Amino acid sequence: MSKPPARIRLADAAFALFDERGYEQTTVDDIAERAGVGRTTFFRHYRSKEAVIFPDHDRLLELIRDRLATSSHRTALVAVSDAVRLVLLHYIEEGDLARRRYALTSKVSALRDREIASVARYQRLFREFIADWMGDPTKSASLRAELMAASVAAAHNHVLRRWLRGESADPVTELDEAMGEVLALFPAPGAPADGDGGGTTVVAFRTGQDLDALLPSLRRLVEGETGR
Amino acid sequence: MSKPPARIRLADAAFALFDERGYEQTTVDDIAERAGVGRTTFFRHYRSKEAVIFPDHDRLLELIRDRLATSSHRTALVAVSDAVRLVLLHYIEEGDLARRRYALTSKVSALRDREIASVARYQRLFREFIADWMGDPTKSASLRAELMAASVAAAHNHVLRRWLRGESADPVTELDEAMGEVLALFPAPGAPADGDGGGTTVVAFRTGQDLDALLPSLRRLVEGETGR
DNA sequence: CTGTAATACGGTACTCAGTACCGTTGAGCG
DNA sequence: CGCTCAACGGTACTGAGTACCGTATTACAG
Repeated sequence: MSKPPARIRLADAAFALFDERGYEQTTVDDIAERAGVGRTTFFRHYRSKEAVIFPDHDRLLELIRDRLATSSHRTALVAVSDAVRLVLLHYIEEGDLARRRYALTSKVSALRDREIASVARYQRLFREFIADWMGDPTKSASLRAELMAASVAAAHNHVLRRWLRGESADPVTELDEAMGEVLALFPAPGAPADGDGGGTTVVAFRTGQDLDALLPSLRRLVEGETGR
Repeated sequence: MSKPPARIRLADAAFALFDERGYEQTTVDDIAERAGVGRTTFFRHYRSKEAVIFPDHDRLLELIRDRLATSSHRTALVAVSDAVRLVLLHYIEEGDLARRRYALTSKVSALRDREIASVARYQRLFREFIADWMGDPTKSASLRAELMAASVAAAHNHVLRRWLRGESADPVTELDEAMGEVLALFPAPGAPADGDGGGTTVVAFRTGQDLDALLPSLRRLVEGETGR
């Protein structure tokens, strides 16, 4: 009968009690007691009662920062896409835990607010990165950076919530599609990949014709020539 | 020597103390004492310590809801613009108070989080309204509603913050410009711009091959078939 | 085996936000 | 004058979060 570490026991106890009695009706003492530890130990592992539900937003923020940092000017948009995918994958890896958290944040407004604040921090990273990428600190450029960051975050949240609700079987490709739609909203600035040295390139077009008519030819075009 | 009502004295005392000692270093007792009232009276006028800074978000929410409700299908976008302008005007009317609040939310993360949560509620109203307006509950339509709402909110925040920082002399027309830019991002669904009734379609791909090799074929593909 | 340093833990006591309840005051009004 | 109603003040409580102190366990050097 080897016990799991206190940190895990606390999280398990917290989620169980939140399910049974609700969030506000559960005190930190209750959680600590069920986990078989003292109250002090709870606060040693989690900074607050809310933090037991959102354990590693800080780590996730660092991941995003790192991914964005390792990108050249040319690959900026790829970095954004990758970083967003990173966040989604993080939630997916959590699996059922993420869904239980979603159920809680849907009911308890204090938790929903906290979640929103976390998302805003991601969005801020994206905004700063995009603004930096665009250079040009004019009024309209910074508005565009703001819009882009907001759209990127919104697209991610949209796909994430669909997956959390069980409405999406393949959230990763859904995210790619959504990101494509977002990037298509914003015409590429500067001189996008003029005489570039090759490598992966992101292309976006807007056209008036039907998607279904266009798709097969495009797929042939891309896949045929890359040999994938 | 007629005293202003307690509600005002409390707000004044709160802002003064927050400026002097900082937010966390000020207790509710301090505020009540400086205002010359009891602690109970503070909580009678403001639900929480934070609420003394954000007095009427609820009222503002109602204003938005009302403005959105009084609109036909045709005038939906106008209603959105109006509602957003309503929020901006509300802040402008507050004048210096809004700027002091901004100074506080810039320093104290707890207050910034609360502000963000409030904005999220506005955004939610817009998202629901836009989704409702578009009808069509398909995956891509609800994503578009989400993106639009996020962009609308982002545009508003952008202009508002510029004004709060004293970077904008005429925020109202700036907002109109920004809203115009936002709405330009999203082709009107009801009246397709092209003659083909199918609406504009946006496609994005990622490929490993060189952009220059891809561009001519793509251009032929798109332009050749649309006749543009 | 023994002293010691590091780590994790439990307990107590405190501050402060927020809630509940009760008694008091004062203004208006018959 | 007696009544009512609203605003207020005081007391007491719960619960989150912090600070501090003492203790058990482990590991490791001697």
